[in-house]
Amino acid sequence: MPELPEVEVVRRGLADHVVGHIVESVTVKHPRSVRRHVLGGDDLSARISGLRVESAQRRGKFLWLTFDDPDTALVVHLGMSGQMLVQPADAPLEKHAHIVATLDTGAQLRFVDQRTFGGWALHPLVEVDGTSLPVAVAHIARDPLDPLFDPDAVVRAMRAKQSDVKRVLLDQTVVSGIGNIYADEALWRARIHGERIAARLTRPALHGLLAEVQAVMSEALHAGGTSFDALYVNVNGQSGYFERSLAAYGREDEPCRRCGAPIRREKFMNRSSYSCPRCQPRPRR
DNA sequence: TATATCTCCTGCGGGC
DNA sequence: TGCCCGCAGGAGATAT
Repeated sequence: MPELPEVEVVRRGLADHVVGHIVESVTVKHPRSVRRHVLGGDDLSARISGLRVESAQRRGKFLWLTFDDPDTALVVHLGMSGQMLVQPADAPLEKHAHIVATLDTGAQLRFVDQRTFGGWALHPLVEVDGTSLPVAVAHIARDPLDPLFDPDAVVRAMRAKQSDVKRVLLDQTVVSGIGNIYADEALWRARIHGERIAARLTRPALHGLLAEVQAVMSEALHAGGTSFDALYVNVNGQSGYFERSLAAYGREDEPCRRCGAPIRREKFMNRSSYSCPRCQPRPRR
């Protein structure tokens, strides 16, 4: 599932293969993939055809391309299974290729998305806190790899929340880029159970947790991201290998790498949480 | 206003 | 072999 490191790998691929080139045409094959573009696929296609891509940017799990038209940004969210592939035009079309953009090089930028949770949309850019962002991304907090990330401010925001700390980590308006996998990994590293109330954790504990978030994401980025199957790949269709380094996520009943206790899986927010019963004791409520 | 839950979607694997 | 069901989960909508 693409979280911040995976999206950053894709952004770098777009910077290498798409920035500087002109979008000659766009074909939308599945309307759900442009459902967040209220004027529809034809409008999206008409508005970016002929524009030159100037940059590939990211905040959290949101990705966007800017063009030589300063009023337009193409916002891309990969959802759970989205891929941005750069392919030769004569390569066989992927089964779930829902949007195809042809570049002036003759190559195609394809949006492939099995579960259709992701999509493309055009948005104007606005100035937020000194940074130019697409409107649809304006409410998203800075992520832990952002040079202007402010841990003190995030800890203050977390201590104002009477919610489970894992829920707060997943709240993209508090800190962005964290999904289920890296939330579990950071909590394991910090020895904190995800159901502890954020407001009741000490400032040092929360600073330590954010430091672990930054560490695990940096390591995952270095490894090219986490892949469990073919659903996450870079623009060349290659998988990352950080899955081998995971200590908690997906390791139910396997021994904790610290203490040997079997990793437990629990239901949380209609999804799975993995933790060590000994290193991360459940809070008493 | 803050917090919690539901919904969207498809492919895979397990059970029968 | 084929059918059914549960599971995976990001983010916006809806409910409490």
